[in-house]
Amino acid sequence: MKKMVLIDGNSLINRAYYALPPLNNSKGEPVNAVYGFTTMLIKAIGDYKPDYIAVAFDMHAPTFRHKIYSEYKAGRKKMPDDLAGQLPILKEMLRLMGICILELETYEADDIIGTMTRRFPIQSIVLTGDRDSLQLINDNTEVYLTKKGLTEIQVCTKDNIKELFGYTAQQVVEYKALAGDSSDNIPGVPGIGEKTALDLLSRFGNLEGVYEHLDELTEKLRDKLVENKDLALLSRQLGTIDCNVPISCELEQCAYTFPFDVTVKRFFIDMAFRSLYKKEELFKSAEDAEISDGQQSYEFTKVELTSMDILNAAVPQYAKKMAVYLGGDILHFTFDGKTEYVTSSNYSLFEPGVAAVDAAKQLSVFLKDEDTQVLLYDAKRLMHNTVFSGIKITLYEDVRLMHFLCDQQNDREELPELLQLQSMPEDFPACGIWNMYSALSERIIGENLDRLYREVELPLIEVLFDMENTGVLTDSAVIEKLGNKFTQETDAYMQKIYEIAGFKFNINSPKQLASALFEQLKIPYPKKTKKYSTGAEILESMRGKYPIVDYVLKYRLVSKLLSTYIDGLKKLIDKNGRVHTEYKQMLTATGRLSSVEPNLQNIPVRDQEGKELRAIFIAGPGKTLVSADYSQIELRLMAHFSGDPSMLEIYNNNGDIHAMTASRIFGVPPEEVTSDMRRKAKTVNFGIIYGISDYGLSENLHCSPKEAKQFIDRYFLNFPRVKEYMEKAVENAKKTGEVRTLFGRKRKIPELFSSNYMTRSFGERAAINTPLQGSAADIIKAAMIKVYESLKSTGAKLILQIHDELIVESPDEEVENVKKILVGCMGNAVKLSLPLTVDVEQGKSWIDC
DNA sequence: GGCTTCACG
DNA sequence: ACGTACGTGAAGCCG
Repeated sequence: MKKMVLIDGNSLINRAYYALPPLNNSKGEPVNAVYGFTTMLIKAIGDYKPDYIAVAFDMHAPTFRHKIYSEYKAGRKKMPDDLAGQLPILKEMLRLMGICILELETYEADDIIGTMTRRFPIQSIVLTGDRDSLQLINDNTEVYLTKKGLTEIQVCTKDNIKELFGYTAQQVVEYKALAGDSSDNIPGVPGIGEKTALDLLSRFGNLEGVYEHLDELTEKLRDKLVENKDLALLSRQLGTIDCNVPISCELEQCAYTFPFDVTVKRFFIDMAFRSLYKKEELFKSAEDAEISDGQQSYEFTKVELTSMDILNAAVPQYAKKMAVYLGGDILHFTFDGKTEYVTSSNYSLFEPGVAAVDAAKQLSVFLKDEDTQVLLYDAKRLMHNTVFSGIKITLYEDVRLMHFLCDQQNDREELPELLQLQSMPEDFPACGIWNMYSALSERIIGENLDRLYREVELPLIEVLFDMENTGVLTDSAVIEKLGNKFTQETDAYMQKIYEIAGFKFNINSPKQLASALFEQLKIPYPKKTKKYSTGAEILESMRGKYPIVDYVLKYRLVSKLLSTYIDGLKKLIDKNGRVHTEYKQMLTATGRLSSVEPNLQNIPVRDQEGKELRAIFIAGPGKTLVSADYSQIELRLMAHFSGDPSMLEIYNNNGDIHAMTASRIFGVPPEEVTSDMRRKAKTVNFGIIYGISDYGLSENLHCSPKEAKQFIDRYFLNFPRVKEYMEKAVENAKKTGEVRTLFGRKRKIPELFSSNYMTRSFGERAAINTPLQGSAADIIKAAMIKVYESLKSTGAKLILQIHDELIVESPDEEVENVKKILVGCMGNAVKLSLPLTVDVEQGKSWIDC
């Protein structure tokens, strides 16, 4: 039998809207709901392979049923603006997909859907989030309700509806007559809820049945029913879907084409639906597309070079500007943005040999020419890939970096995808860079990002390249020793756990662990009704009461150290015993760096056992590690930005900020501050940086939100300018939709405009935190550039950056000099209204620092 | 690939 | 009534 999927457009787009965080298309318009709807639609097409699809939308206006209806519905929540704006976008997409849109003035989507299910002798699947539609279920009609997530579906048929909800399809309206439906503003009979309604229906079948047997009911219930009979009848009428609306639609109008046309792909690209436009199987193949498309004439030309001499000949004598792009192992050049020269793959730069070295030499001629402006896309990557050849890239622009500074969100793409997004041909990457450049330079200047780009981010590339290239020396004996120790300990703890439990299971599986602890071993779960979690927070609270929990915690700790920091690290050590992390410069929302493969920014330090791992990282022979870190840089920035006199005074007198904060919020003289008071004050100070909330603070302090709120109130009473600053920061962010750091780095925060409280609050905290975290990142980056320059004469090398800390590998005899350089460069990186304190340490290994 | 857990600043 | 502190990365499980 043929199948038709009928979709309640309003209901589904609503679900999608609330299920997803804000997402914007390339123009910055919100499209999260359209995206969610589309994933559901594509899943439905894939799962049910329907012959027909129609999407129905509400069109309100007062008529009979709806006149009454709208009076009740008037009280319903209005659609948020950022959702309403997505409806036309959704409809445009459906038109491109050739999917039938059904709308009829004065009718709601479910009336149209009801009518369609009764009109054709085929199987209908109603896809909606609205339980109202359950009344449509019959032999030919099933209702698929969206559940929690986006793709989870509850299939409701005439065989299982009673089991699932306690009433039959016919009884849906009877149920509503009695119990009402708050989400639809259907009143029902006051005082009758789910339980009573289901009970009455199971005994008497429907409303008429109930009223015929009033004598069998308790007096109270009978009174309610008698008194509100009109309301019950009205409610039933309100809840009844009209299956006979005058919609003109024949079956064949609901046919659609799948795979989709290329125009749909283009639409997905415009909408930045990355995961969708990458799925080739969703679209007609290229040949089919070409036929329907026709217009395929680029104004670009490609010239393949079989020898570098030809390139030499082809280059204009006075090239002012060139763009270079490395794609795979092929180099692309352009000198005019229209003609692109490519090295052939057998002339690759990366097969060490005569041809490669030759090519590299030729290339370096252009790159060294100081009058030529060289546009690159990800310069650091190119530097790594050509390092063997001795090419020095000294004069360049990094278009990828420019793009990141203008627009963080979009930059996770590789260049070809990015070109697609900008409707440029993806197979002309060097021409793409060329053409992106002019717009980006204007934006960099127009958006006041020029100094950040020229003076910080661009020079930082070489610093990071050098750090990555140098790497960090590791001590294989220490790795071996710790590896053995941790292996032994994990085994021992594992045995112990199995012994106590009396059975084996996978301790690494949170699911199996929860089931073992809370079900099989019947350890009471210490939290109210939330689903089982086996996180350290929970287990820690049970420590000491159940021996097995202690062992699980120990096992977790040690197995983490083993798998992540020993086994994980081993794989990445080079033949000289060094590890070369990669610093991602274009990733974080705040401007921090991120370290990968291996991540050297999260090597343990907080507890003793993990800390030992730092003995792995050592200085070479005749060398010493010197580390320097900023003291509470983010909190100092808060003092600077807010100008709070109390906070500035503490720092200008070189005071212990946490103790002084404690003194103020607990109202005791500084000398009477206990260590516990100081600890609490420290937590409050962290909270300030994070954009404090009473709930968040209470979780961290293990106290009630009420108590936490008192701490916050006391804090703000003592540091009123901090409070003012936080409020201003959020207020300004809401005006512009973005926040800025000390050096002008910007972050867009669309979450500020969400109608969802949680999402919006997140945006507000981010608006407070980003200028602090981001300015700290700006400052240490500026310091790194100075340090890098100053170290050149010393033979010492910068090797690590851990957000507020720099580590240098220095010749023994240069240690004191290096310390001075670090303290000087870091301390004077910027001028603030308070000093930036830098602490230095030295040692043969990281643990000694 | 998403989720959980846990390591860091 | 809701359920969070900000910013990251890696490993392991599971569908």
